[in-house]
Amino acid sequence: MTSEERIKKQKELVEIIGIHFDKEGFQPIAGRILGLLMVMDKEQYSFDEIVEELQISKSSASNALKILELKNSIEYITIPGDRKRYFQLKKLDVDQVIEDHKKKIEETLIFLEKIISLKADKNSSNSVFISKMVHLMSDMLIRLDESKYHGKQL
Amino acid sequence: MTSEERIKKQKELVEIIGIHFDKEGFQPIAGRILGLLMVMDKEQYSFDEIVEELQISKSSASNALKILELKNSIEYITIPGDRKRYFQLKKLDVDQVIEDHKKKIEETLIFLEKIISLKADKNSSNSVFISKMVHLMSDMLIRLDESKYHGKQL
DNA sequence: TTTTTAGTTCGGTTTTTTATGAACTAAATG
DNA sequence: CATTTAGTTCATAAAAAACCGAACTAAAAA
Repeated sequence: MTSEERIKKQKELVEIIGIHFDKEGFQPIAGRILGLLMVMDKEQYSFDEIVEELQISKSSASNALKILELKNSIEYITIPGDRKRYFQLKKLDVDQVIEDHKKKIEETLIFLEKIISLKADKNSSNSVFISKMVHLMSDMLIRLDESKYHGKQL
Repeated sequence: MTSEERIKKQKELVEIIGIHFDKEGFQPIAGRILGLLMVMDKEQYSFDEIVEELQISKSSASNALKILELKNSIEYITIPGDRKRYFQLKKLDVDQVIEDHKKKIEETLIFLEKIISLKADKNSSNSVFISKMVHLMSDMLIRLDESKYHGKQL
């Protein structure tokens, strides 16, 4: 595959990933910026490069970058003697990713347990089902800790 | 806690859960219907009861119910000699829930691997990071199978 | 001090989503 | 066959989200 072919395919993938993150609740432009920073070989993009590459307005870029920083997905570096900020994918460590995932599960567990606590009949069909889900999710939390430990061994 | 107190707290929880599913990408009314079917002691609601309970239009109910069925979150039963449909929470089995979760992870893995395959430098900072994520997610897939097996033992 | 650079903020427009009521349908009932 | 019931569909109103350009700001450069 030639370099141009690869770049063409990468740019197509940026769009696909944009749509993916769009479905995950990111706004379209934020999704495409994230796609850009994940896919392309270039790893740092200045504000203007992003604006240029994705053909978006400066205000849209400014907003989307703010959101992505807030969501802990990107960060920027600066270079001495250069006023620009260079944005890059934030490389979270595996532990952090696992902890974030655990947190989400824990939040869901809290309201599932709240539902059960308010049930008149703890043996009703729904109660039993929700209890099963609580067990499953608790089990997943334990296994996530194992993944964390496992990761350290590598 | 008296019965009325519980019902009051349950109705509050329906709203909270509605907001939760809203954030998960469900439309507001669909989230509240799902909350209703999860939280209340009553386990089957007719179309009109849902309309009445949540104070929504019939068309909104019709649409949201269609979406929830499509997402495999609810189902309905019928009673001989009664034309109405009674909607209830769909009680998926644990295996199914795990499989669904695995499928999502697998979809993400596919595009992460696609990103790596298109990288000019497999040792670049982003390549290494994305590879780490691929490993983590693959590890999670294995552990999800363990959860499945574990669930059977109970 | 003036100008340039690197963005940010604001106001408004476009687009999308959500929700509604009214008209409609298909099956069951009388 | 006429009516009622249990919803569905459609056109549209209302609200929210996304996006843009123009004006603005703060820091650096000239």
